[in-house]
Amino acid sequence: MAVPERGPRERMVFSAAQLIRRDGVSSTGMRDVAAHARAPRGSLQHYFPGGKEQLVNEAVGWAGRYAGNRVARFLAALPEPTPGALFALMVRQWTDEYETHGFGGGCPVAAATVDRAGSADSTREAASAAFTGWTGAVARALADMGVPAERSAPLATLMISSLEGAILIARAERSVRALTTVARELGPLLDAALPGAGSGPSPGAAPGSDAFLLE
Amino acid sequence: MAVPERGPRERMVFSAAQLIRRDGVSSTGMRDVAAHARAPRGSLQHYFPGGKEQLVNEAVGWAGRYAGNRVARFLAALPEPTPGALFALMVRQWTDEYETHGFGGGCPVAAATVDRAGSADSTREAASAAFTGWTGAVARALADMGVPAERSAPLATLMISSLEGAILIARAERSVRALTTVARELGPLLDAALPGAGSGPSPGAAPGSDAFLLE
DNA sequence: CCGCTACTATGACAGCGGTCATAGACGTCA
DNA sequence: TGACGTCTATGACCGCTGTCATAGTAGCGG
Repeated sequence: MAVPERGPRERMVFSAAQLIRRDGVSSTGMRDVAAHARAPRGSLQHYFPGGKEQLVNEAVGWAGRYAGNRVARFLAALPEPTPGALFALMVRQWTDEYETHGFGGGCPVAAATVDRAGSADSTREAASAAFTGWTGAVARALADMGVPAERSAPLATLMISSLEGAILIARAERSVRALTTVARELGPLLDAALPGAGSGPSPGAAPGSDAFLLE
Repeated sequence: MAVPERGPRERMVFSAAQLIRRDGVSSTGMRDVAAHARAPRGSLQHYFPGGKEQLVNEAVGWAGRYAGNRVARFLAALPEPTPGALFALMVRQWTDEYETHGFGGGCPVAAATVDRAGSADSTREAASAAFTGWTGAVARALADMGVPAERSAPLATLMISSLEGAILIARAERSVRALTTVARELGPLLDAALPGAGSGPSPGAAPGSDAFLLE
């Protein structure tokens, strides 16, 4: 909500992402997008001559860029950045939304993947690019923290996989349990990838370091 | 494929799960389900008077039970079961499918969650129950291996979250990379939860134990 | 005022999808 | 045989959706 004061085109892309992440791609109609963006219906065919597929692809791309930028902002907000703390922030973004706005929405990239990966190849590629960009941003953040180069990309993939899966489970259960669980379980493992750490703290029983406990 | 020789009703539930995991819930038509199950169209309203919602819910329930039973079978197939080896098998089920049958399908429970969680509450509950049953089966398996009771459920949630997310990414990328990555990264952490393990092996560099290397 | 481009406004269309209504086939039991 | 319950068969309906066609408006340079 609070549609920003951008042009109608950008508003429609933004609204498409919003509606897709709530209802899925197939259940989101073009008319709904225009109405949600308070944009004239006639503008759809003007700005998106490629039809729904183009609109969906741009929405997915927008979401991917948003997620990537968000990682950079998270990194900047951390006083002393560690991988586990970054992951806790990524998870917290979702727990905060679910606790204040309800469990209405998921990840638009996941939605696009689930019901277009098998039918619209361009959308599948858009989703792939979104995941790649997001993973790259996380991997760069990890590398900045000192995680060895050959470990940063795999760990980024693990973080995003766990987050996406936990989002799914959280929506189904209408509970943030899965999200807080993965943050708590994965945090110690992630911090153990830092060069300073020996074999790392005993996982799941990190004493004193409660950066993984959201709330 | 190879629709088993059950009754038409069961065939339709099975076919619904197949089609949902490939195309999503909204893009799967009732007529498609009947055709795929080689069942008469008229039987739909006879066996599923609750309409599409009932059919989808039963398909989700079927998938949840299937996943749970599969865990038990995995456990039985392991000569010396460890959490990491179980996870490797769960992941391998998907890499095998993707490498031999292509990236056409995902998890039907995930598909149902993505595009019905916000509209059909009964379907959301069915998905929640499926996740709960599946997680319970994994948690019991972990407990049987000797994982402490209070750690088995959180670890099961972590395993399923990572798997679901990796499935999403794998489909988008048309590559099993994300799947093999989460198996390799998570394996050592999971095995470290066994009582025998001290602080566990240095994650990601477990020497000799290549149970996490699929292929 | 003309011409041009950018954008908006509607109505129509063709297709599909879930559901309903109705009726037929088939076996079983009285 | 006839009634009954189970299952199958099919056509119709209605609402929705993406898309197209057509026309209108606004602003602007000339």
